Amino acid sequence: MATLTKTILVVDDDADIRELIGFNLHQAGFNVETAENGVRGIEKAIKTLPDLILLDVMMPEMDGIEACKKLREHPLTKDCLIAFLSARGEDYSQVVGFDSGADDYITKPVAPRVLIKRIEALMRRLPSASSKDIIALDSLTIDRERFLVISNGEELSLPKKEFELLFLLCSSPGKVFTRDIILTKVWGHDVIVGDRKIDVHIRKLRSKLGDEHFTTVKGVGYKFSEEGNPVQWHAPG
Amino acid sequence: MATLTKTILVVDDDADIRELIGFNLHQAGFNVETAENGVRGIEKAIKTLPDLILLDVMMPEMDGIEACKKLREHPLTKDCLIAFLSARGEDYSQVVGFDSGADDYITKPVAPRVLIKRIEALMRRLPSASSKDIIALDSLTIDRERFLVISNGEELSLPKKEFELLFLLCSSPGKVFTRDIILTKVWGHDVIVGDRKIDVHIRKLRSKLGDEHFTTVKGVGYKFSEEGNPVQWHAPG
DNA sequence: CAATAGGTTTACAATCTCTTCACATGACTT
DNA sequence: AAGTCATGTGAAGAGATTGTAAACCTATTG
Repeated sequence: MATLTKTILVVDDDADIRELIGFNLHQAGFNVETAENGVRGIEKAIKTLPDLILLDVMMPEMDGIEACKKLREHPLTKDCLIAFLSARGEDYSQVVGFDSGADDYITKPVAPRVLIKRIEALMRRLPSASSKDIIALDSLTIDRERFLVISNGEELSLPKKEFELLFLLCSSPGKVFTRDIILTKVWGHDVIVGDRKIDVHIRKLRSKLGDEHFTTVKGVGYKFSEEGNPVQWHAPG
Repeated sequence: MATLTKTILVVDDDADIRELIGFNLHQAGFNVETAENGVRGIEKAIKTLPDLILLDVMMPEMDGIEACKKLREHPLTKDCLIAFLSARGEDYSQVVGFDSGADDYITKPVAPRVLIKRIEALMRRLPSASSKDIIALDSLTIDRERFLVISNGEELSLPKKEFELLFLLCSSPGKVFTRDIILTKVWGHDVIVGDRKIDVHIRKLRSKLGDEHFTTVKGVGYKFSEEGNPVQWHAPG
């Protein structure tokens, strides 16, 4: 696989459904996040920036339709794939669902393999990656499209794992990524083996890009840091 | 610039359904073409290049699944949106449908406004196409209409696959194309066989056009690079 | 139907990448 | 101060990917 493992956020108030769907998606090779209502779903979506959000329509607190609208308004989630997954198959509900900006409306019950196929079909049309393709920081630029890192005005091409690790860390400069997160994002969720490989790759990045950028947080993980760099997000015009 | 009116091709052996759906699509502002079986559908698709093809699954002559596969193989229609519209809602049929390369599978009966909403949702993700027929780069020019490549002022005619591969890579110089993407774009979406054929074709291109243009990104894919092609990027702010 | 070009597969070598291991280091605990 | 834990570090071995040439199909053409 060429890219980071895709993440799907399942938002449903029924814990059994979350678990069932989550299990099937996990089996199919996706990272899975869950949330039990619309409010939590939005929070988690902004935090984890999933590639796809599966939304139940009827939920307490904030229903799926409302959540979908909010997600479409937020700069970080407005381009994310969203699919409703609902027991209500009535026409009205579907129309409202699509009007709120969804990409698909799947009626329960749905066979797991059908669900997977629908999801794959959705992803197939996804332009490239859901996340940004170019990360521009003060000290370096990462161009995922070209698989190039520009450091000190110099082009640098890194091996795949190193590149993806760097890309992950730099996707949120300053944020600490735990070893677990790093493993699931860069290596996939089914890695059984030890996590010392992370250290080794960090070491290579350090030697290539400068020791000072990579901060170790003992017992937790690593983060990418720039000198005077308060993280700020620009809402694209 | 005003967007062009989208064209939808409805392929169904039942004249009543063609008319019913056609009417509704027309009301919704689409151009509508129709065909009464898979063979005619393909012919018409190649001729009219619709934005979306609605395929009935069960048809005489050639069923929808078969037609879908053929459409995905043909260079002119392989990127077109395809949705099945079928009375059969069984899981198996859906799985097969998506496997044949469809983007959606809609079960009849479906309320017209729901159909429209689904179609709009599909179109929303349609990449703003406009693939040019002629690519002019510093080092070479590619003319798709004539299947000609001009390199160093010299006309060169390449075999089909080599040409398609070159055309793909040059459609975004510098961008890395993964093996998966290359396979689906050049060979069709569900190629089961090995991907070593890509290497072989790259090799031929290299020997004909110069090794330096084709960069290997191990574990990912290939990209076309020009020497006088400085990476440019804008610092934010 | 044979000749030919195009396309695919195979096999092996060369190379690059990834992982693991052993040991060193430094911090923190007892 | 000794012990434990997590990480740093260098190197070696395992693993995967690609380059390359040649054999092998397949379709087209005359």
